[in-house]
Amino acid sequence: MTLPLHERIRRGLEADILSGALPPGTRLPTEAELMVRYDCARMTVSKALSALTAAGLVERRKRAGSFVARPRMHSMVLDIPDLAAEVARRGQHYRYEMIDRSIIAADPALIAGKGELLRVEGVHHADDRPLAVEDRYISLAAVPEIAEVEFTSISPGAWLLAHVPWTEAELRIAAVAAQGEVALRLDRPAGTACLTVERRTWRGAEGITFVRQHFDGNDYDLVAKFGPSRRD
Amino acid sequence: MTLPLHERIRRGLEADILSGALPPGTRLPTEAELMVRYDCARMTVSKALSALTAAGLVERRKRAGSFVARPRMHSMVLDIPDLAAEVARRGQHYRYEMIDRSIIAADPALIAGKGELLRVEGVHHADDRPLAVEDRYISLAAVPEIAEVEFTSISPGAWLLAHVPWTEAELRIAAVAAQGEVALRLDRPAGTACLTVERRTWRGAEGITFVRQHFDGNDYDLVAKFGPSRRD
DNA sequence: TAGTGGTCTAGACCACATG
DNA sequence: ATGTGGTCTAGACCACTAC
Repeated sequence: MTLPLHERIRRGLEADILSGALPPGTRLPTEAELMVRYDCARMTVSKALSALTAAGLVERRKRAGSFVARPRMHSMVLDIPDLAAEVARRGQHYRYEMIDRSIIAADPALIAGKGELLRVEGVHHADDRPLAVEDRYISLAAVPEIAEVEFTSISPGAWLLAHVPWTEAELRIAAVAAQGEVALRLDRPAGTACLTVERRTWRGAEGITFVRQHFDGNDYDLVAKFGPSRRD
Repeated sequence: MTLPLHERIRRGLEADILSGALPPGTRLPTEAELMVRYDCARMTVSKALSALTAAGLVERRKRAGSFVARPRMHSMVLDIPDLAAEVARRGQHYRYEMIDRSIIAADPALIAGKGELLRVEGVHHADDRPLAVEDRYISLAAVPEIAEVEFTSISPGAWLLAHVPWTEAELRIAAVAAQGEVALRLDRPAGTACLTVERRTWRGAEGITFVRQHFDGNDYDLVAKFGPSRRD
């Protein structure tokens, strides 16, 4: 259970920063001072300070010293729920219903690159109540084996997550009023406010999939968090 | 311009991973092999591999070696736009209009803790067209000096960002239909789909502010990205 | 049990910004 | 000018675990 020394140094400083004992802008002890305090080599305190710097808690300036950084609001971590897991966590029964499946010509507006696309339309249910309608496109050039998969019970998203590695993703979140088919499939009146999530996924420069999901705004929301304590 | 050696090693491996030359699961060279390849000490390659590990690109297992990690779907980075900057980026003119300002009793549903709250209602404009209506609460116990601030031109958010350090934040995103006053202030018909963003901010356990913003769903969306390349 | 990463040392030289 | 962090070395011992 004995933590590495550099980790103990890091946590000690981190605790002082998060508690407010060392407010933003405060100068931290120099590496030389920390060497004495912890009776260790300079590389060891350097490792602790580097970790705090990488975490954004500390800023280091040559000749001036190390300082407690001001938190910046520029980004937060957004948890992307796996719908099946999320529904189960609520104690509800999850079901994916496939509605249609077709193969369409390449469309750069959906997925960059050439080759035909597999289109899968479906609805995610929680306790047999529609939670989200989904319209998904998958590059058959990037994922040829998906042509053989049946999506009667498993959703295309779950299958892709388990079988296809990706390196980059982008998410767009917006609000729209449910129209026609979407409203019908969600079993809500037209005009209902919906949370729209669009996700694009790539492996390197090759587009893999594009999906657009509509959630009933009253039933669903997304949560993002930011905290210097990254531990979950 | 000559990069540190550990940084060059890191980038070299990172490039091979991101390009797909080293797919997920691939075993990387051992530290000993990298020492030979780059003709350097072990601490130097260790620093490069540690950075990749901290970034989530590499997993290291004792006795087995270092491996290319599989990207995890669980979280993405959500860029939180500063509204004024975002509007300026679009080439539009930004303006904050304060509508009302009052002091209300403590309400744990808004901000945990005791003490009165300052409530500031206002509208963010882009080219004199309403972009978002904002309803903000600020703990006077946590930020007493805000009682003296005028919000005729600067928004409470911008003032807080510049003056009050925080350590934790939480964001909730949902879709709602604009009602009554919100629709009026947005200058949109009632029932318009709106993107709702609620943000709570803390310093340690002390709540600082709670804000609820409504954006016209047609005018605004949020974007999140995940990519092993964190540099923007 | 042998090879791997994890940690740590006691030095060194350098670049840099600030006092 | 000087003290600070940035980098790097050439070792060392240890813990863990896959072989």
